[in-house]
Amino acid sequence: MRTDTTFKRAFNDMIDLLRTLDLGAELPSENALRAQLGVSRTTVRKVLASMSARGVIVSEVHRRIIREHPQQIERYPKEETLAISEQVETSFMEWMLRDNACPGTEINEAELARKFGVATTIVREFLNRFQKYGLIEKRQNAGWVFKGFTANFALELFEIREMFEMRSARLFASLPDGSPIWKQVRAMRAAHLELLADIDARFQDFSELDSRFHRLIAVVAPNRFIESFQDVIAIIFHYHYQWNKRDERTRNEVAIREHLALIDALESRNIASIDQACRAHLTSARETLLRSIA
Amino acid sequence: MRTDTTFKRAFNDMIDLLRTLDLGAELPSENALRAQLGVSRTTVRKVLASMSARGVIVSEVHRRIIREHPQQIERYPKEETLAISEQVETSFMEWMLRDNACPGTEINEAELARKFGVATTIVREFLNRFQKYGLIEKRQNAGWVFKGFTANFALELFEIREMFEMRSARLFASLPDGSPIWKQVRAMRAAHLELLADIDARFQDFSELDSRFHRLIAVVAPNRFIESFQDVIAIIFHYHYQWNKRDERTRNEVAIREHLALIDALESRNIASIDQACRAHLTSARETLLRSIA
DNA sequence: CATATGTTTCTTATGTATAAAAAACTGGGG
DNA sequence: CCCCAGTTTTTTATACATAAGAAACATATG
Repeated sequence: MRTDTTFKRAFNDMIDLLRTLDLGAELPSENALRAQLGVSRTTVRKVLASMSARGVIVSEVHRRIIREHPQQIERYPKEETLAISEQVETSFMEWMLRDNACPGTEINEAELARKFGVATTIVREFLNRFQKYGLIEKRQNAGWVFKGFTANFALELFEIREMFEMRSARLFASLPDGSPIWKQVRAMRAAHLELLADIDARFQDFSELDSRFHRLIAVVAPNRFIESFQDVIAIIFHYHYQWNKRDERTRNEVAIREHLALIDALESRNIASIDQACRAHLTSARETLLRSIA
Repeated sequence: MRTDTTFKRAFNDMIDLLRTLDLGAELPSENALRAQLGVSRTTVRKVLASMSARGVIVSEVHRRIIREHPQQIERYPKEETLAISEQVETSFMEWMLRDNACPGTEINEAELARKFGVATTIVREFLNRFQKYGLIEKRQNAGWVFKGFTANFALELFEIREMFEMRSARLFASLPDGSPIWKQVRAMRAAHLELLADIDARFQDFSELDSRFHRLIAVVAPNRFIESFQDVIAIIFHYHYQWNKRDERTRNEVAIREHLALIDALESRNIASIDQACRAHLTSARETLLRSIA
């Protein structure tokens, strides 16, 4: 019943790993591979067995030799490496954002399960987790209601975001010189400059950098509720802008410049500059989102 | 498979409802009852059938007559009116707070299901929902980790709480005179004074009043994320203080006086007073919680 | 005896089943 | 026609089943 996505992901990762080793070399122990691939030894053994069966490696007593470098072609496709619960997330977001579901739409577990081709249990579990994003609401003994990806949603989201982010950004002013965070900030600036230099080709990489940047700011004073809220922001932006490409390049370039300004402000340790740069960026991000919703 | 807790709750409610009507009177229509009891007509009919079978009411064509007032004794016990998922919440909180689970404890879905005597599905669903309270964390393809009801948890909780509550409280300063919220504030003060007058007997009623008070403050400018966070606070306080009765009476009396001070400040519309009263209460509440954790 | 592999046991992810509850449909008065 | 009660259909809450994966245990080998 359970899908073997873990195995397939590990298998793909193992292909990459084998290509870094020489032909005829001896493979690391099962335990070492387990640590490297981040799965259990059970799965490692399954991958090794599969590699043996394909003749990629030769199993001798107490060691395994690489016989040939596996072909990229043999990788399992991306979809097959995603757990059903992850696929459901995508399906749901697609339903919501692409099909432009109306505020107030009733969500029917059974119907979604049929539409997505998965068991009701999975849909139910997904909806329960998804509840925290503030877009759906449960009604006792009945289904769920989709509250809508509306301007109001964006405003409420940004109100919290501003509180959280201003709070973290301000803390940089009193962050000691010796803090290792400053190094990360410098690396972050470099990453931004790099992306900016090649913006025409790589503007789609911004989404991930954005998320990393905002998480870095929050790291000065860890708070689980703030971190959890950043998941909300990340997922909303990730999916929304994935289906909404208008002005993508410009939008991202503007955001990068705002980030750079904020980094400068952080490094200046001047509260007023930090406040100003932070608020400027958040305001601009909010307006961009609002425009794209309207 | 599904339990009939909805029916039992509706049955109990119907007993209360029947006692407000005269013997020999005609019952409202099924539809009217449905609205009053907050359940589906299907359940109403089941309750009516059950009442008929017990001879409490007589079903004639197109109407039903009350034959006798049902005895309190016939009510279903409280436990049987709680959905399994609600019972699991209690069981889990009890495990966590009463058994004093250590930070880092691994939570095993299967084991909990056995311990609580419910299906794994239910435990899993509960844990997924409970995740948002920041006390547990999921590990891929493995179980959950209990992060501990620690001082750190309390501090992070109160950091957010302070941001949210100060934000709402301040908004009262610019709330127009005509706003219906002022009436609710006055009613809230009355409720506090009433409880204070009878504090020795009713100090246990504070928990619920506390939650209502803080929700009222947030209502000035609704934000779904703030509301959701109030669920976190409510559930944590509800269960924590349910198993931790030290100084309960004093603690609650102090809080009531702080609430009253805050109400005065809100009505004064003076930002500085509001800030001060709000912060004073939150600080005191935080210290109380911290003391009870240590 | 420490580490690696082979084996067994337990847990999680996901599907299916079903009673309870909700919702939709239907025919009949007022 | 609108509301009401009877009936049928659909959905939800919960239990259970099972393959995949993790963890624990056992054995072997240097």
